Amino acid sequence: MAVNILVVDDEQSIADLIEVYLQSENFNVLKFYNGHDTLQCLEQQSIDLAILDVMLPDINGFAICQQIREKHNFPVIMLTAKDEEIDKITGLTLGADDYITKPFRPLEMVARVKAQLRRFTKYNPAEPVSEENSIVFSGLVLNKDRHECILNEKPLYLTPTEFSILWVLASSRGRVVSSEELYHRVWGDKYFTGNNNTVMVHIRHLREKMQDSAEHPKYIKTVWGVGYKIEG
Amino acid sequence: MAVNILVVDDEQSIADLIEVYLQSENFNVLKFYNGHDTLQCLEQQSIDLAILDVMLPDINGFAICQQIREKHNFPVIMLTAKDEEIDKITGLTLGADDYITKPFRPLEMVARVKAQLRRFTKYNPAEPVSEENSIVFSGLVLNKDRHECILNEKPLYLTPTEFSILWVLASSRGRVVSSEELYHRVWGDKYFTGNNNTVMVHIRHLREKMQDSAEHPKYIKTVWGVGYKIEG
DNA sequence: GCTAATATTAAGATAAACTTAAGGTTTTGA
DNA sequence: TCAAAACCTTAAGTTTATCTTAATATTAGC
Repeated sequence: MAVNILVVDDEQSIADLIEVYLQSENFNVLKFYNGHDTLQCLEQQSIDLAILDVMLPDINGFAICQQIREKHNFPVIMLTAKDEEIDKITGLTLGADDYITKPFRPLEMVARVKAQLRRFTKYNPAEPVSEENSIVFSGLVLNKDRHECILNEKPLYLTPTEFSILWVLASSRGRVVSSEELYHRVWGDKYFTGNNNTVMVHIRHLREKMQDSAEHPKYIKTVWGVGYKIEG
Repeated sequence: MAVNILVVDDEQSIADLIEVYLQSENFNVLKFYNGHDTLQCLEQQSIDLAILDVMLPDINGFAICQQIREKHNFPVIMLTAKDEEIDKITGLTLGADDYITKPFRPLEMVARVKAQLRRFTKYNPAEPVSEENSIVFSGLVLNKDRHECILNEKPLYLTPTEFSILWVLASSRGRVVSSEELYHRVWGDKYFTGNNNTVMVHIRHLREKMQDSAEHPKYIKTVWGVGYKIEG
């Protein structure tokens, strides 16, 4: 079953970013950079969910949202810059089902999209523990939907960021993942400043919770000068 | 699938160097020495990634980067001299996806290029162990993604520089590689001072880890007056 | 045996990674 | 709505791994 998601943002790079993340979850993405084209698309295409930026060059995102509400029946998620606090409330009262502030995090964004789709029942909420959403190997069980991590039968209570990092490492296991790549894939943010050891601190916390030492790690190995990896 | 990479640097020798490394990975390189020609090319060619030097004779690299951001959608990597620290931040906020400081190391440069391409095409870069990324022959297994070296079933823990040297030797096996060439290809630095036995010291360490003596080497052979080689 | 090229070794310099703690932000729950 | 808790980020100091240099030893070829 193809799920069509409408993505509208005048910042092309952001629209592209969203597209990449959604496509990786096998969603079908329809991408537009202005209000006019979006409205035209709405006439022709069958849409399952829309992600709308509030600030568009021609038509306000709220206006599009209202038009969707009048003629269609699918969830709408509004995108707003972090400090457009007022828009949050306005957007929600005007009928948006959820809002996401920029910059957003890939996993969170995808999770919210899925949550909305589930709410509208087009997307089967009783998702089986499928290959896609979980990683199982050598004592480690990760489930993306449940945000759950089990290590050797024991549950680990990971924070969202920790979970994301472990997920990326585990899904790329066998390969070395650099700090930069980890940062990109977890934070979804292309502005990596470099003098930032945030990733490192989270790795430290992960190792602590996994009872993994930095010296002789069983799970997260440091590859000097390159990055971190989990053996395949 | 042909991947077109735009390389812009007014120092022709550096542009050439980058070209060589990228071509060896089967990328298609479009090379320019000034901003004007670059912009012209952008109109006509379909580009997958750009590497831009910040300092160009006519147009600033950032300006080109911004133009790319406006009209196109592909990753941009900025090249900066080591001490242009400010430019790092400026460049990134102006929309570059990554930056590389000169002098750079070939393997690292290529790895970053690939990382960006991955980010822009497929979200999950769990690249299979492909021919390109690994060398396998007579007991020796090298894998670039995993940064892994296995010799007769046993893993060797090589430092980044050691790995690079072994990779260059192994990928040119059967041929003698001079110290100078090794230095160029590993450090990417065209200024080889000569009174520098760094390569030699690393070779020594490699031999130690490989349990290879200098007198009767099984792997890294010394060709007197010429360089080193690994038998084909 | 002499010379030049290569090897070895060890120490100093550099760079990367680790740890800790403090401060800031967000989330949670009464 | 507010305070507490949880979480995230930053920064500074520490440790460790790696790289380079330099001094000395060895080897190959003449």
